[in-house]
Amino acid sequence: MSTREAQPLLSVYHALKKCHGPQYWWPAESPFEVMVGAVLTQNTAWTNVEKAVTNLKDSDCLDPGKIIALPVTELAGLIRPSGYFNIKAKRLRALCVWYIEQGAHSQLSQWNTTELRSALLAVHGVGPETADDILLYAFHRPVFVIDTYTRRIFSRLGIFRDDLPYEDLRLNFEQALPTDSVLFNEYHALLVSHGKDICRKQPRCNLCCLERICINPGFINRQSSGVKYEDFS
DNA sequence: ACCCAGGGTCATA
DNA sequence: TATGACCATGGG
Repeated sequence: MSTREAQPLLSVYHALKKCHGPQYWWPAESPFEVMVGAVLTQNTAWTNVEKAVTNLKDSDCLDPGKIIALPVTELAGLIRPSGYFNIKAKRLRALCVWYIEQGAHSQLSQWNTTELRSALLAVHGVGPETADDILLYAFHRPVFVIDTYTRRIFSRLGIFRDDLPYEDLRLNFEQALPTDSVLFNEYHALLVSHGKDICRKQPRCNLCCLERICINPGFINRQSSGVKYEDFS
């Protein structure tokens, strides 16, 4: 197996890149649109998010001040296609209130990554993945985003159990890879792109371009606790 | 008529 | 701290 390299995570990255090509992420026209998309895409297909974002644009409301000025029920109406619209309307509002209070992008971009991350996590409706989406794609900070595709792909590869805590997984990636926001950007985008292709039900079908890289199939099923890739490299 | 998607919060034990 | 219920539309 060509794949017991010193850096399995880089091998996976290169295989994905060769297979899927450059991704040009995040699909948005501004940092603020990234933030909106990050909330709207929570447990939701991106195609639905696009409709909601289009509604916001068409009504000239893709702006933090204008979103706050909207009654929550009206905001919910605009983002209806993205699902969970009542909840997401509140979350979007909370994020916009915070964003404006902190002086928007120009002020926030002066914060260091650690304090920006904990401030985001303190906003109602912003959890670890949403915060990291925003940090990476709106503020270009070297933070590795963990989502369901990341868990699914790496557990099938036998590299990480999919039930590792978010933070454990994130730190594993960040410590194993060079600290490079451009790399993290492309890597996560590739994981999503690949994740959309692979079959959910059958554990190892359609690993596609990653087939060669499968480190140790079945390994993770024998473990009761977290595994770092160094444990079997 | 299912199944599920680029999560997060809140209530229980 | 660890599960489970809940949120809801649109595409396969």
